[in-house]
Order: sequence, then C-alpha cells, then structure tokens
Amino acid sequence: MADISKKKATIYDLSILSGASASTVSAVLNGSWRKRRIKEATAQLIQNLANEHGYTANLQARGLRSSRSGLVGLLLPVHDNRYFSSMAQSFEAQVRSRGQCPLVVSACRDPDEERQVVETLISYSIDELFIAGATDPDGVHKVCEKAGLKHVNIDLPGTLAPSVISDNYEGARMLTQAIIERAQEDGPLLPDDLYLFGGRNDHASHERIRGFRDVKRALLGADPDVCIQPTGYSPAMTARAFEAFYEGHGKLPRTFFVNSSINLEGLMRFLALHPHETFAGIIVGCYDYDPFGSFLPFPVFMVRQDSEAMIAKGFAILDADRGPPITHLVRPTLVPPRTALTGPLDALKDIE
Amino acid sequence: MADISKKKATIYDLSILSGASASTVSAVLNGSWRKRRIKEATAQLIQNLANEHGYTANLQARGLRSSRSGLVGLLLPVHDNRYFSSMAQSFEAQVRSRGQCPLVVSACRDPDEERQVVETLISYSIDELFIAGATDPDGVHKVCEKAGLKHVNIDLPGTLAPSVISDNYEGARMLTQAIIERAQEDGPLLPDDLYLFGGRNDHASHERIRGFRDVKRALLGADPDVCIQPTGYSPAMTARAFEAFYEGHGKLPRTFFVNSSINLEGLMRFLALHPHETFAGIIVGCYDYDPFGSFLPFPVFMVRQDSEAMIAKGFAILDADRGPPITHLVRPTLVPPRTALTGPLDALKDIE
DNA sequence: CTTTTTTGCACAATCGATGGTGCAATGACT
DNA sequence: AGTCATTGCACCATCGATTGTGCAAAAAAG
Repeated sequence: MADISKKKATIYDLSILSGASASTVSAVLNGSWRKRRIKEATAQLIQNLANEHGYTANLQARGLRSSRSGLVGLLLPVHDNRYFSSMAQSFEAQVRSRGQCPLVVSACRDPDEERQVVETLISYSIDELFIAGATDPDGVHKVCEKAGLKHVNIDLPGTLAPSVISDNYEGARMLTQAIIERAQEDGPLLPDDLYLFGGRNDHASHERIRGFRDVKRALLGADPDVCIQPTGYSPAMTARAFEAFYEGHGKLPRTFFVNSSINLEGLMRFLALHPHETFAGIIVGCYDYDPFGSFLPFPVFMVRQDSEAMIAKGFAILDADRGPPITHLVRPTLVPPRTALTGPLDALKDIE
Repeated sequence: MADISKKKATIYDLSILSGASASTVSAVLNGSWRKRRIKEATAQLIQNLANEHGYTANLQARGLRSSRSGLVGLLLPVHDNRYFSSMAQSFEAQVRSRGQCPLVVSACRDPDEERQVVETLISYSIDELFIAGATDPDGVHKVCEKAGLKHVNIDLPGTLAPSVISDNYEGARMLTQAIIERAQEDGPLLPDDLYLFGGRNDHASHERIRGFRDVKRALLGADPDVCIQPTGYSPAMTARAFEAFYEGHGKLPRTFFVNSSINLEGLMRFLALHPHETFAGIIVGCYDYDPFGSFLPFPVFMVRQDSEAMIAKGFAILDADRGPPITHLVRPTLVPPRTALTGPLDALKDIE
C-alpha cells in the first residue's frame, strides 16, 4: 500500500524483500511454483509482497526470454467502418478472455503496407495473427511463415494458410433474392433493372458476384454484363459509377446490390448531390450491416457477416495447430430494412 | 535472398558474418553509428548483410534494454462506433508517421476495466498513452503516474493530466441553433417541442446540455427540465426513453438533440418498432457524425468532432513534456443533413 | 622518431524474467 | 546408524539489444 517507490517492482526487489531467490519469486508469480516444488508458505509470502507492492511482470522481459509475448494481432484494412470495427471489438473480447493482449492495426489495403506492418508485429514477437481482408494474403503468409508465426486469414482467403470467410456466395444469393422479391412487389422486374456496384478482383467480390448472377439469372432470366459495375472499394469510385449511370439513364437502377458498406458510402456521396426524387422507389441490397444504413429513406436489405463466429473459428483453427490451408465458410444473415440489431455497444457498462 | 534460416537473424549472427562485434552491428543498425565513430565502409557492409538476411530488430529486447518500447496506446470505450473508430484511424496514422507502433484497446467504459487494461499496457512498457472517453480519467491517471507514463486525456477531460476535448459547449450551441432554425421554417416552435436525449453525468454531456439550454432559452424563451433526458450512453436505454415519451404523448418531440451517435442508435431501435408516420416532420440533431446517419429519412444535423486535430494536439502536448493539466478545446463542425464527408476511407489504396 | 590526438572498434554489464541443473536438508526405511 | 528418496530452493546461463568504457592502431603534431 504505502508504495512510494517511483519505479516498478521487479522480481529482484521481491527477492530481496522476501529473502528468496529471484527464480523462486519468478516461479511463484508466473504460477509454475507447484511444478518447482516451492513451499506453499513461501509462495504465500511472496504473493503477499507482490500484491502489497503492486508488482506486475515486465512483459517485454518475459517475452524476450520465452519468445512468447502474449500479443495477438489483427490486421485490418481500416478501422473506420462498422464491419471491421465490430470485428475488432469481437476480436478484442475474445483475445482478452484468453488472457492475451489484442493488437489491432490497419494497413489500408496496401500490399506493401500489409507486409511491413506484419514485420513490425513480428518484431514484437506476437504469438498469433489474424489477417482480415488482406489484399495479398499469400504475401503476408510468407512473411509469417519465415518468422514461424501462426496465422489465419479472415474475410478474404489465401491459398497458403487456413482461412475463415463469410459464405459470400450464399449471402449474395439471399440478398439478391430478397431485393428481387421486394422489387417485384412494385411491378415486374427486367434484367436491366438490377445492377451490382462495388467490389473488385478479390475472392469475396467474385463469390458475391457469382451468387448475384446465379440468382438473377434464375429469377429474371438474364444478366447482361453491363449490370455488373466492379468499382473497387473506394467511396469516391463508387459515387462516380452511380453518377455515370445517372448521366446515361437520367435515373438510378430500380434496384441494385452494393458490394459493401464502404461502397454504400459512395451511394451517400451520390445522394448528397441529388434531390430526393432521384432515389424514389429504389430498392437497395448491401453486403454488410450498418445500423444507420438500415434506415435510409428507401428499403435497404443488408447482410450481416458474423465476425464474432469468424474470429472464434479462427482461434479454433490456431489452437488445432497446423491445420491444412482449408477455407471455412461462416454463414451470414439477411437483415431486412429498418432493423436495429444489438451489438457490442450493448455490453457497455451504463448503469444509470 | 537465399535465406533458408528458419530463425530470425540477430545482431550476433550479423556480428559473425561481418566479423564486427555485436555492439558495432547494433550501432550500425540503430543509426547511432556516426556517434560511435564507425567507419562508413563497416557500416555499409553490415547494412548490406542486414538487408540480405532480412534482419529486423527484436523490439522486445530493445524495449527491455532501453525501457522504451515504441508502443503508443489509445484507450477507447468501444471500437464499434464511427467516432471512435475514426479516431483510431487518425491515431494509427499519426503514430506510424512518428515511427512508433499504435496499440488501440477498448475498455467498455468500465472504470475497473480501464485501469486494468492500462496496467497491461504498462507491462508492455508503452511510451505514451492517449486516454479517450475514459469514465474515470483521474483513476487512470494515477496508474500512469505511478508507472511514470506520459499520457493525455482525449474527449473527456481529467483534472490531473492535460486534456484535449471537443468544444462541446460551442458544438452544442451550433447544433441547437441549427435545429431550432430549421424547425422554425415549419412554424413556430414552443419550448416543449425541443428535447435532448442521451448523455449522463460526464463533462461532455454537461457541456452539451449547457450549450443546448443556453441557446434554447435564448431562442425559445424557456427550457423546462423535463425536456432534458439524460439516458446514459446505451442504445437500449435511449430507445426506452423515446418509447416512454411516445407512450405519454402519442408522438415524438417535433425536434430533438441526441447526445451521441450511440444514442442515435437508440433512436433506430425505436424507429424499427414504429411506422413511418411516427417520425414524419421531426428534425434531429446528433452530436457526432455518421455518414449514414446523415441520410436518414428526416433531417439530421450532425456535429463532426475533429478527432484528427485532437490527436495531433495530444501529441503536441506530450512532446512539450510535463504540461500543466490544462484542458484544450478543439472546435467541431456542424454538418447539415444529407452530407457525405470524406474520411480515412479515401486514403485506401484502390487503383482500379 | 617520439608524443599527442584521433579514429575505429571490442568488451562487458545490463534490462527483467525463465528454466535447467545441482545441492543441502529432511524424512523414510532397513 | 547408514542409505536413499524426497523436498525446497539457489545458481546461473540465456533471450537480443544498448551503451559506457577502454584500448589498440593510425594520423597528426612536434
């Protein structure tokens, strides 16, 4: 209690105070003391001293010695997005419940940045790495491999390491079917009335586009290539695509599938520049859930990816150690318009 | 290139390869070699070897020795919210541009959790800590103090350490004035027509409420206490408050001020349970910006807090070292309805 | 050709914790 | 009492880097 000491206590300080050796103190404080046949009384004494002086282990020293740091990394494209930030939230909770320390970093979908960030994490001797939405998962894999770092891909699969991803094909099918059915309530839907915006040359986009096309062909009989507009993942590019369509047609498509909430932000940019009439009657599907996106002034069907389950599965794979580079699918859920799901925010302490 | 070695190279490996001593290698690789009067040629030789073998310093070892880790922490209430996640994004960019490694963690607004998380960070010898939206900044301060850890409060001020916060009073004034003026376009506004929902017993809420009340009294002549509904920060509680009002009045207030985007999620939960007519004609102000929140089917004025500037100011304070526990205000901006601001997402690499 | 200065680097202690090994003291057993 | 097993713990090398110190060799000065 009466702890005037400015510096943090070390096992050596406790060793002097207790009269025991540093290795005994260490054993007591890291729990291995039974194995080392330390007397219960000695352990108690040291424990008490440790509490009294607010001892906490220097995790850098421990990490250096044991070459395990207790750090688990999550590599994200960006934080600033509900899908990834809620993944970060789940990740953090799960890592902490395992007694480790989460390290969440973003790399802006830049392959070089990705590799460099991972190098940095490796320099801190992180124990495990979750690679979420990496542009170049296999490039990152090689970096991890070289350092002997266990890792899984989340969200976008790699070919060299185990991956856990959303079932994009099924999710896209559900979403496409939902918006078609809803649009048909307003009258017959032609193939030209249903577009897809966003996404690019990655696995998730491919699968989503495949699901979209399969359902569209089945229900509407055709899917002209022009209806697929892979604009990449930036809001600006997506906005440009909407703008281009609008220039050409004088209106938006009656209904469309937006590849992600980031692309949906592109739609917001478009909307900001056009009056309400522009989007009267449109039906939108968005592959990602956002609580405010769900309440836009037109029906927005959304797909909520189960990032919590994906992270959990990721841990299961890492725990199983050295699994084959298989891709595991996690089923997302369809969220109808005007739906406010509960989330991590509900775990906030807020007693009042 | 031909690097078959499974283990990471150390300065000792390079020391053998180069024929120089480990200390020389160390000096070369950490840049202090000029000061140590190492020959340019020797430095070159070692540099080349290091590149060839993909050497990266073990930052735990370095941290242990130098008691500086290169880690900078950011403590958040939650990730899963555009305000905090965009703060995380700015933070990360700024930390990295300073050559350090960002460590973003959340503590769920739980004072105990906050202190414990900070203890953990301290065990990793982080160099600096940004405490954002802490429930108990001064409690955290004491923990930092004891460990000699430099820190600033962001968003919610403490009395013991320097703080950088949003100018909540001014922001609330702007927002209140904006929604009043907008509402008055639809006819005269009575004091009972303007409510405030959300927030609790913290500095930010107090200031926002104060700004709200001052403007409301000035423009509408009065502000009955019943118009202030501090529901705390949970969506569920906020939804309950809307529900209660609706029960009592058969409608929502004509216009209201929502204390944060988390509370705005509470409004979404309410909306999900009620038809469109329920919110016909309402005008909303929300203290926080969310790109989708800005496009809800009724006018939503938002306040965008400048988290980037707040982080930058935080670094300036830390760099100035040992500043007095002064509170610095950063002015937020008013965002009119249907506005899509650009953000960190626009920095995403997305060439296509 | 000495003496002094400068250059270039090696040595060794150190940061705090871990874990293999060894040894004295105690108790059990014949 | 003598042998052996067990208990309880101390010693010490080690993880990989940093840094103060010291000392040859080379260069400059005299």
